[in-house]
Amino acid sequence: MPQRAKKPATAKIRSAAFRRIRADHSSELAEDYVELIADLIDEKGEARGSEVAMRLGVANATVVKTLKRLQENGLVSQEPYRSIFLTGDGWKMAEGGRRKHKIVEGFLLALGISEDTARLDSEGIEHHVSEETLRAMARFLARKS
Amino acid sequence: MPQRAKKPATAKIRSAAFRRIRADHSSELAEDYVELIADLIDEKGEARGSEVAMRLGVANATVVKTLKRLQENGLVSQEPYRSIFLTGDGWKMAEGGRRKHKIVEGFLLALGISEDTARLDSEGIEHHVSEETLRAMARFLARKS
DNA sequence: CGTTAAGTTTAGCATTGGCTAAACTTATTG
DNA sequence: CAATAAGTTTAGCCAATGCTAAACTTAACG
Repeated sequence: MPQRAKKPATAKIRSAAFRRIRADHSSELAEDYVELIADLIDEKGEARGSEVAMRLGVANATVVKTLKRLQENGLVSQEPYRSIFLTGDGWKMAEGGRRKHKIVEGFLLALGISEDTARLDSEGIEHHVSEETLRAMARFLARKS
Repeated sequence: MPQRAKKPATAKIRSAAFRRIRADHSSELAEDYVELIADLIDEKGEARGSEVAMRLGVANATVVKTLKRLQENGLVSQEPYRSIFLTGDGWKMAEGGRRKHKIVEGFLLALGISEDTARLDSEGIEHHVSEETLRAMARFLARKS
């Protein structure tokens, strides 16, 4: 059953793309969590699990479980029934997320997208832009303003 | 334990954003599959599971399992040991994906992103752009060329 | 200062999307 | 046309992410 096998040059790149996207997805949740936790700490002085749950739109129990994993990964720290803290690594990741977020959202706004949509879309897009694209967006933004 | 509760107006929008992203993720895989299957049919006359596996960078068994689900959802049809076909709905979804893909990738290129990066990033971004953003990208593209 | 309400965690389940190894079909070819 | 190679599917595993309901802590208040 010989296969004709004459896949175009793009094939390798595409499978790389899909691999990267799958990898992105696993870090995506972590980034959303730490970014949100950082925001909560800055906004209200502390981050409670239930507040995280509400803002992410998931059940409390889900947050508890995910935080456990993030704790194992050294991104957050928390004692039972207490509020959530970020580790050094956690803060670093949060900062990275905020930076990307700000650039993407600002870029969409500069493109003429409405505020609500820019907020919605940037949340999804921020995890899938490479540094190169990010730089191009920042450049565009700088030129525009 | 009274909560201070003074979440800013963005809170509701954000949780909506996260909900949408989770929803996007489940349709994302389906869209990637049907789009790829459509490409294979157009390119080589037929789509084999193993070719899909190779291009997506996953194991054969994974493709078999996912195709079973897509079949239940009425997007593809296939007999065992035979090549894969798209249903009407499958073609419709594939066309939608292609359209988004083309706009996003073209847009990134117009922004000055390198070809490889544009290909990589557009694959991830295409599932997270709203119609509004897509239209803005198309407009930008039209103006540029 | 003990009840009780509010908030948090545990337990247990489901689904999705991956994997490898083994079994099975199909196609080629000697 | 039988043996074997190539391709496909099954079986069974794992981790991540979600849920609800029940158990448990903590804090407020009478």
